[in-house]
Amino acid sequence: MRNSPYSLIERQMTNETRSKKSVRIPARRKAGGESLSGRAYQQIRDEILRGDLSIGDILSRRKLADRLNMSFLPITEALQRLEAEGLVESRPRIGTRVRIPTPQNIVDSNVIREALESQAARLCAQHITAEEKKQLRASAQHLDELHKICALEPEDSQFMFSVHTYHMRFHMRIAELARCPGLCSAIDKEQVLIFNWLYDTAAHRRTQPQQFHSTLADALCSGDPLVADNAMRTHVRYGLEQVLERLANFDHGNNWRLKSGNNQNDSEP
Amino acid sequence: MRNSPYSLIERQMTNETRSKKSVRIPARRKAGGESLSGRAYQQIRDEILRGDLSIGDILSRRKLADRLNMSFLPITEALQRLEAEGLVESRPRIGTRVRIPTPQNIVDSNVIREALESQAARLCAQHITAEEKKQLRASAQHLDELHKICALEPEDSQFMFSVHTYHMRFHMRIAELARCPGLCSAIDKEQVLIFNWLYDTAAHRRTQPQQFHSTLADALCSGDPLVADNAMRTHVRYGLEQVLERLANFDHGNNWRLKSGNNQNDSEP
DNA sequence: TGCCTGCTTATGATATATCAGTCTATGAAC
DNA sequence: GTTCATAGACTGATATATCATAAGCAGGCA
Repeated sequence: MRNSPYSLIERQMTNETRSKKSVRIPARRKAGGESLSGRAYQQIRDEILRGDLSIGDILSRRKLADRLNMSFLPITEALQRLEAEGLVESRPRIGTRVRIPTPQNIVDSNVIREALESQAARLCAQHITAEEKKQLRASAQHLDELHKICALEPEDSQFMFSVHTYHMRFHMRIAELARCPGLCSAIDKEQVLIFNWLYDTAAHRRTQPQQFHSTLADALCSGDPLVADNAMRTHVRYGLEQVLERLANFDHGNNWRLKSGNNQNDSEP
Repeated sequence: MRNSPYSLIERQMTNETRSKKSVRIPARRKAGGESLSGRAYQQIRDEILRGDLSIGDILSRRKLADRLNMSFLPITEALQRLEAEGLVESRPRIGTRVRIPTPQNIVDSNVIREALESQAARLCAQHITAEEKKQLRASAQHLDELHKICALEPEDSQFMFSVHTYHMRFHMRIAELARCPGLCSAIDKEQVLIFNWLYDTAAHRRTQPQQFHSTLADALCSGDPLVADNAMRTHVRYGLEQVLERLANFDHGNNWRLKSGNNQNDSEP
């Protein structure tokens, strides 16, 4: 979503010329801003989604508190929210890390996504207007073209990321057309998970059926909820295997403490 | 809303002969027990589900901390979890109350429930064994009989609660038969079933079609995912309107502070 | 060499104190 | 009687300190 990792943090740090163990000035809420825990949540979430923190990375509440210049109570709340959403996992008195999903988790998420998005497809097919049909078809066609380009240039990860973002927005657009806010947010939550897990694999998965999304758009515009439902199920099921393969490489063991790729702090005495 | 409110709480209080403002002995974790915040979460959740705390009731962190004999940090965490799950709602520096869902919320929940449970129905129909079919049919028949009794004796709220618990377990059983843990917890988390209990009691919904659940069980045992899907959708959609009517009576205004039915503390100096 | 044992360290969990925002009621001014 | 300002009380938000526990590690022993 962005290019320079930790840009915000570094800027903030130089702002204060923070040496080591300097007395922290409590960063109380700037009038008009949101809560500290809210900011922490946003920041950590962004870093995970951007890939600055990758799957399995350790999240120490104290180090995060130091980095974000607040006490670790807001951090705790932020991590709890992220845990509730499934982005991180923590074990009491051991640690917190970016969640490493099991193959079962991936399959389950896909099942849930299929349920939610096929429901959205049904409602979308029922409620979509002529004008919206046109927009949706255009968007689908654009998306198919983008994917065609992806197949040719698998190197540009920045471009890949933006395509994925566009892809997510396409699906969210369908959810919006269902006219059901709750369904939208449910799909969003599930997509964030899958998207994050999928992100690493994105660079490798290239091939998609011709007119992959245009076909889906046609079904959604058909006016028949069952046709739309079926098309969406087919769409969602595609490409699950690659994600599973990629995740098989991960060690699901108990290396919770500092050992594994811990890259979040900058303490060299 | 129920007959014996706060039975649990009163028992706990007499246990300690707590006078007023007595010095609280910190209730650190008993070895082997779960965390304090976990217990607080369970307790508050139970009270909401049982109806001891009804929709719109105010939840003061300090009073809860006093009642449950812990500081209000664990309480805060518990309320945050409950808020994430949608059982309570809070506004910064104003208060927390048991969530009053809008009609839109109800409709949305029903849409999501339909999506998840019809998916469960599909998978259940695919994976169910002969032995499980027998159990499921028996369970459905029992449930239908229980509901028949409910129609005759609409007064016994204790009995009503147990019937609803059985009803929830029936639906959760279907989710289990889908062999998809994530789907199970998603359905559980959605709280739709649970809220349904609240709404149902509130709406005094009694009548159900003859063989309501047996019909569903038959569809699930048919082996055809589409038949099961359709049956579940029909089942879930039933009776949404009465709930909406009931909720229309609720004031969605901003009476957050003590004014409205606040009955959780017992301080009369 | 391999296994066990105690110490050290880091972690999350919790308690306590304080801060800052918001509502409500009271009372003065008109 | 009505309106508006203000004080008080209560709320959640945050900071800080302490605690119990789990993991890692070094050293002793076999």
